[in-house]
Amino acid sequence: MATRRRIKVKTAYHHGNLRQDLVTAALAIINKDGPAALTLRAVARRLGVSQTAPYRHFVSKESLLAAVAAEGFATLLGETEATLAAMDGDPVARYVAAAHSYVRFALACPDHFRVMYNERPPEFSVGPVAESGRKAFQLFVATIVDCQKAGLAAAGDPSLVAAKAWAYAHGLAALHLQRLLPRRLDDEAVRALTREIVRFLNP
Amino acid sequence: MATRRRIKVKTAYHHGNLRQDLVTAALAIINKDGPAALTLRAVARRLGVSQTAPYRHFVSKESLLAAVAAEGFATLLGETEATLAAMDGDPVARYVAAAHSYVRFALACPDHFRVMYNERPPEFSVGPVAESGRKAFQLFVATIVDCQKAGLAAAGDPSLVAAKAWAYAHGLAALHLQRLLPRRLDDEAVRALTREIVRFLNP
DNA sequence: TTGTGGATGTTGACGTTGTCAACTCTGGGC
DNA sequence: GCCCAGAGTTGACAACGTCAACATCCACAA
Repeated sequence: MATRRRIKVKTAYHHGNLRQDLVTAALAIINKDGPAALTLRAVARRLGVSQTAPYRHFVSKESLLAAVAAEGFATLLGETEATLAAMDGDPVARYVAAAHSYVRFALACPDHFRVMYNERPPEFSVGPVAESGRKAFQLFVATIVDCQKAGLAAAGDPSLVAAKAWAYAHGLAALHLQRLLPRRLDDEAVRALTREIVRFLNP
Repeated sequence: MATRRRIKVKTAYHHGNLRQDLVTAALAIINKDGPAALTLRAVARRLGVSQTAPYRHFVSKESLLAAVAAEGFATLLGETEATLAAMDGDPVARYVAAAHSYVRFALACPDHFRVMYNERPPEFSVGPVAESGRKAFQLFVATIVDCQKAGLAAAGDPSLVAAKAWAYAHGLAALHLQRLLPRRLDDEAVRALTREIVRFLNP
């Protein structure tokens, strides 16, 4: 009974932090046995709660997946922001670094990445799930605008350049995660290829 | 009883061409109600056969999906071959045309494309399913080799250039199919962006 | 201190799904 | 004309997503 103000104590009945634990357990299951093994009941079993306990926190299985995706987008945004904040002003380097953040996130958190982009339910495109994604894209666009201002990128719609560059980085990450790129390209090589995104800055 | 040599007649009991019809019906269901609605039983219902009839032709639901993917890869390969066969010798134009075939296929057959690349079961990477995909990639690599021979592309591992170019085209197609690119980019605009793949030919 | 209500978790059930075992139908070759 | 292997059916089972009804717990007001 000592510390009970902020720190929820885990009792037999009340789990304490079930919502976040559900998200984490879902990722653990995907990581261990593949996406097909992800079952609401399996998540509940892993946490030692009843099969319907998840419904106190998510209205459906898809909304649990939406929470996983939201966590992923938030992480991606946070890491991109942190990376850019730690850099000096070279605009091209910042542009490349933003792309590197994307690919690095995909390779570091492949399960998050797959949930974010494979078989997206329509739910993913609205509300807070999509918010972080949009912000990350805007961050990327901003680095391109800075390149243009510094005369290091051709004029033109910066979001068009961002779309092309994103497509390149996304394709690199998605194909690599599915082991479809030539086998000799390991994580390190794929990250290195990301740098070629500078090609999209000028005609 | 007249024509029975090649044309199988559809009787009440024997369906006639169930295997191919299952593949087609699966795509129709995905197209109409989304991938989540794809159920072996729904496919069977749509064709008016019993729930276990599909098991005479596919060992599991995943192997039906593998057949859908195989059909997609075969179509992609066929269209790429046809496109290249109808062209003259300009190597760069052929390289671009191969990439265009990829994106055009993705936008024309989005359901095939999604089955081919979303949530790929391990089964997709072996056997005849993967064969067409590999051949299409080799076709693409060959166009790059031709560019190098003609002095229109820098020397170096052509499959590395192919990997980068494929990543760009794949990202473009995948993001566009999920409506994640800026909305003003319609099918036509996305196809046009594919042309920028020439950027990968030279440093 | 008590007790009460809303949040949290449980029990039991229903309809649907993928898949299996055992059955039946059918047409082409002896 | 028979017969057997391929093609399709019936009935069943366990697992799943989800719902309705119930149980438990904690925070707060009286």
